[in-house]
Amino acid sequence: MKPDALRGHLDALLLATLDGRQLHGYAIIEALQQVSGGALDLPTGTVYPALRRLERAGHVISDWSTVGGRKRRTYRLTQAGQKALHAERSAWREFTTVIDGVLGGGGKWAQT
Amino acid sequence: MKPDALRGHLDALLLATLDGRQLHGYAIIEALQQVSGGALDLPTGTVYPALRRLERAGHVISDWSTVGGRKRRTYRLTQAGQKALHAERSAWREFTTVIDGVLGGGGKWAQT
DNA sequence: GGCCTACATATAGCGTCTCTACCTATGAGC
DNA sequence: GCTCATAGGTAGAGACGCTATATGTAGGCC
Repeated sequence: MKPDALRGHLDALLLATLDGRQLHGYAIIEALQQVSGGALDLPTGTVYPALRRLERAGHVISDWSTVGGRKRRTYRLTQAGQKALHAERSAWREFTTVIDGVLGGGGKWAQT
Repeated sequence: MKPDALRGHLDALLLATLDGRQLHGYAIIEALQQVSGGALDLPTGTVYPALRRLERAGHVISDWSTVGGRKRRTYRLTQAGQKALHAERSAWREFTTVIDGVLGGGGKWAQT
């Protein structure tokens, strides 16, 4: 899959992954790999900056915790993040509807 | 709709719009507005460079024609463009499948 | 003990792509 | 003649994800 295709949809993926649970960055990457069957293999250099962006935007908050002597920054959604996720889902549905309409069923254009 | 969301899918839209017919740039914009019900309103500064990119890539070719004294550069798909369109459609299907899987049915994660 | 790998977070620089904002040119209508 | 709609085009900017790299700990292996 083209990496660029994610552009503009990464936030939605991260928010959705954090929906109803809290994870640290590394775990988010693994979770996305799982649910996508390996199709999504986001590099850390993509995820960590994105999470900080989301935190700056107030969509997630993070807590430091030490597990097994290893520091982890655990993220979870805020109220605003929940709303944002909702909005992202709507936007995604609208987006796919529009693009599907253009790409069509592989059909030519009915010159109505 | 967020404009950036198109990123990486613009080529697919343009190729699909040219599938089975030839249009000039301005007409492509209008065609996309029509099929999307107004949701897609691409600025010329987006479309013209994209078409040139597609032409450089060999996916479309253009002919100058003069209609009513006005010059028009009419684009149409090449064989490679047809193949590219096919590939774009497949990529789109795969892409939506993956993202849909992550965004889920609005469902929480089954803590299995 | 020393070394390497896996885990975990983070930053810098790069390249690409779309958008905004402009510019040019013609024909038609006023 | 002037303005508007049509039509094509370019320049510059900004955003964003990727690649590459750096840091530090825990645990296994030799």
